[in-house]
Amino acid sequence: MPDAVRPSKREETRRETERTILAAAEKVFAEAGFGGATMQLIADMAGLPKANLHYYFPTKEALYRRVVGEIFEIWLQAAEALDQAQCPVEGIGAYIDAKMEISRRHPFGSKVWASEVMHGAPVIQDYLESTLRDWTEGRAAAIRRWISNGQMQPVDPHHLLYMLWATTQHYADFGHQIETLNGGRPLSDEDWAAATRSVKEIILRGVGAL
Amino acid sequence: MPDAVRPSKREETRRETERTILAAAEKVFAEAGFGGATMQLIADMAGLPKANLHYYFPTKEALYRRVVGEIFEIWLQAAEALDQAQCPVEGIGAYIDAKMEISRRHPFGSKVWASEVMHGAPVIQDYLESTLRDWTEGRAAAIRRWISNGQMQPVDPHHLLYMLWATTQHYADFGHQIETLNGGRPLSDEDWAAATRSVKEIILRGVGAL
DNA sequence: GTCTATATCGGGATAGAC
DNA sequence: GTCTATCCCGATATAGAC
Repeated sequence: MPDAVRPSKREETRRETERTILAAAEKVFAEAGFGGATMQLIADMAGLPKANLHYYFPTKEALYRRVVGEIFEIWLQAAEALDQAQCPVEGIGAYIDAKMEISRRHPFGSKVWASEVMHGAPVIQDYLESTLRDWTEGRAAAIRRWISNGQMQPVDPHHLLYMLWATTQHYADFGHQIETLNGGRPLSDEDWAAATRSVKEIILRGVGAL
Repeated sequence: MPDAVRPSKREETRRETERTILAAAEKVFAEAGFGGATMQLIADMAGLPKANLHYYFPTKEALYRRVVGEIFEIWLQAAEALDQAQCPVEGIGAYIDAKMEISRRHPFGSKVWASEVMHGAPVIQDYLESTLRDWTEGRAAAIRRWISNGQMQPVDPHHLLYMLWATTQHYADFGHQIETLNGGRPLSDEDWAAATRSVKEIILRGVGAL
């Protein structure tokens, strides 16, 4: 029974089609919102007939749930940057690096998440109350430890975390506005590097870690 | 002709009905997005039959445009806080105060704006390219002046402005997430004061103005 | 598993009485 | 100026052939 060891050809194509659909859905949900997105648009972008989407995902909402869940997982992994550090300069700096990179690589996912939260998190409220709450308390504890050790000023850990989320995600969520103010051109490699440097510099000096 | 001097009774009621519709629309657009909002929902919330909305605003999009324009105006007025100051502590501090107060008083408008920009600003792109661009350049010049005067560190003015927008608007746009992490309770007066203090402290120290 | 054709419903917009 | 009834389109979801 090789199926248990290695995915069969059938399962492989299934995964591939699923990835195609999810990528298309992420983009369309980000650009049009849940209400504005249509299964037809997603199907067109994925190069599939509309009926196939319903074969892979029973409803529009089920497809949306999967898209939101994926960006959440990506963000949780960025937490490791914070955890494995001994000082705020290294920990917060690496976290900003990681979050900025995610904003650049996954702008659609970031927007879908933002939209979901703005609408009151109807689909992922359970994540907020369990996983995110635990995550936040853990990081807040780490920050308090740095403060106790005299490695940074006594700032409120929660508000610091909100600032980290806000500033980094802003480059994804408000990317269109930033691009417009950049003369209509997308940020270059150097622009992204400068943005990351600015954010790190202001925040690290702001918490008294520099 | 008193009509030219003082609004007639007819015009007064018209204004009042318009305000009622706009307030309801702001809330519904914020909570459901443009695509998810329905004229029926807005009408119910305003306590009016659906047809009346179309009497006051020809289309759903026209109504939406008005809502987006209003929050933009409010934000532009907050700019005065920045302009009338002689030093960054006063100017940036007052701007943060003003923006945080707006996040608290107009969370729906902030969300509608965020949603609009995230979707590529299909309706207010002209504002971004004219008014907002001019506004931004003006404020950036003021910041450069403070830097030249040695009143703060040489940070990139644009990235500083993005950080100011991101951090302050986050309390409106992601208010639901913050509330959830606050134990499900809305921020109290003291919570808002503490948030504003944190933001000001970190950013002002971060730019070397303290 | 894939696609075409279609049922069904909900929402924007309007006609026309009052 | 206000409201009821209705038109009409577009979107989700499905039936059923291949």
